[in-house]
Amino acid sequence: MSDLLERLRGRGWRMTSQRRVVAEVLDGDHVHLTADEVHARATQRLPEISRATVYNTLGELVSLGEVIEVSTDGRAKRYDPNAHRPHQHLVCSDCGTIRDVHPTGDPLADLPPKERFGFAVSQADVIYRGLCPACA
Amino acid sequence: MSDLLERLRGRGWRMTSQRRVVAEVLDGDHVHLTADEVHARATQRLPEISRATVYNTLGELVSLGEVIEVSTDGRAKRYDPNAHRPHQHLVCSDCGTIRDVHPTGDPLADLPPKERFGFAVSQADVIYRGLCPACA
DNA sequence: TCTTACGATGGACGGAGTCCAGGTCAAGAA
DNA sequence: TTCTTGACCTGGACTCCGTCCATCGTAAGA
Repeated sequence: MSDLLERLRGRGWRMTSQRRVVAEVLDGDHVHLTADEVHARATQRLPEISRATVYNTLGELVSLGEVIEVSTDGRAKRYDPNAHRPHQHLVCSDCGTIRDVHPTGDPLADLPPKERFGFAVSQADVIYRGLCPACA
Repeated sequence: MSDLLERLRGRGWRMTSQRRVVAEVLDGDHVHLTADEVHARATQRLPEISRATVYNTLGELVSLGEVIEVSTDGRAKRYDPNAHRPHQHLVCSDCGTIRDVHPTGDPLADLPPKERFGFAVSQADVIYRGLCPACA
């Protein structure tokens, strides 16, 4: 994730302590935090950071393609920094735990032309659901 | 959908005009209404019906397996009465239009055991995204 | 027809996210 | 180094979606 800061600087991002802290909080594998969780962790490093700034920064990271937005339930969106390796998500129906998973094949290939209704289909988001070992 | 009312009566549902109207509004193919849209249409037939009743009824239909809840964006959930034929969803990235689609093969089969992390995986929800003909 | 428990009502409430006016500061210029 | 300026941050108000609750109404069995 350290190269993320470099990439952002290269894209003309003004580097502020707030943005740095948000980027740092999102570092790691199998990270799927809500905006409020990001805000809580960011607050530990930078007590004055505001909720609005966290939302703005997450939104910018998403539109730059550096972070993926995931909605697994109808509740808060989650932010996944693992944007550069294509993957899908496996969610526990009970506790909500999320894992990144890598299905075989291309999910897009399973949608035949006659099922595309003239859409220019460009993406397939898959959510696998089931009970995790701890909840089973 | 007329047999839906029979099935519900068979399950001990008390048949009220409100429940009947909600079930009727949800009749048809490619129906993916939000709760507020259901409420708006129900209100045309039964002006006094309350928002809470619509939410309650939709929730009951979902837990009875008669209706599927779909969240395609982070916004309002949508309710899909086509619960008895397995299908996935195709969503326009621009205008949000939704179509039911039927991919070939079983999406669950694409997740190898080593990618299941011990979960008892029971379901795969796929959302295909792209531009619809009108938006392209 | 009577009874009663299940269902409906609507208003208050809570979580998630957006918006905005005003204050602050990163980074290039001198 | 200091200055300048426009991009950025802040906090609070606001909207949207959904839930909760006390009270009232009514479907359906006796």
